[in-house]
Amino acid sequence: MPELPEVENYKRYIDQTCLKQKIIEMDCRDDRLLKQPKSDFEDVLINEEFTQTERIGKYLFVKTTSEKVLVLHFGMTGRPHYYSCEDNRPKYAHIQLSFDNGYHFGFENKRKFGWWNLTDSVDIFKKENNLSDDARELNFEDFKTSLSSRSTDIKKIIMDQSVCAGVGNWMADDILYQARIHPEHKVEDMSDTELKAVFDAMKNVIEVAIDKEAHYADFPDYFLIHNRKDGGVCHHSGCDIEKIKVGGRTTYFSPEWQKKPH
DNA sequence: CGTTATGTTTCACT
DNA sequence: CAGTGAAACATAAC
Repeated sequence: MPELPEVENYKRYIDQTCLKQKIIEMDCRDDRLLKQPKSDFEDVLINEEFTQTERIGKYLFVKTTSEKVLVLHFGMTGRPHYYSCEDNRPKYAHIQLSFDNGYHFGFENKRKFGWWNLTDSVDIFKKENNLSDDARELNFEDFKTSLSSRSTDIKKIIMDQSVCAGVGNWMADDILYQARIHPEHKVEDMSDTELKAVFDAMKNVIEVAIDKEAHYADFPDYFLIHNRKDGGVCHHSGCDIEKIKVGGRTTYFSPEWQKKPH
């Protein structure tokens, strides 16, 4: 599930449940989810506390009372869960921290594309991993700068985490639908007006989705997400929504509403 | 059985 | 070195 709005939800959930409690145990059922040896995590987590969180795109940084920052990525099928006893541990909570109040923090990850890492600081991690500013904070000038010298489909570009941190597959489709831009439009062929339309649509998708707590059913009717499926119909033109592959990812768009560039 | 899934990383090639 | 595209990764659900 997690793109920017979902991870923002997770951040708020963790802020409300997991801060300022002593961590007494860490359990991991599959070390492939850990980008450092398990003992490194234990060294900086056991007997320490979460103090605050910070989100950039789909990456969630958890600051602690130790000198290290925990980095969480949820992959395609991740979510956090906070529960009171071991019996309530979700089936796919492959990693679990236990607090001294008897509660647990479970990192659910059905498909195991998510992971944990450690870093010295958010800024260092951001630079080392070539992450852009969070898409919610990004300004239009920086957006345009990172597009210059790029030459591929606009959809691939806005899903590039070094361009717009936080945009994923469903958001990219909705952004381009709302901006009325064909997903295969090449960035180098796009005018400033078109780029601004994409940028503005991105901001709108983010703010609405966060406001609705990423609950798709509550999104306005003009969001593609309601018709982002086989058999879907364009809210504006009434035509059938088409499904294609762009950059290897399934892409839904309206051939009438998002005209192909000539 | 084959296909698909809301993501990132790696690698070969330009 | 920088940018691109395709493949790889692991697993469940339809």
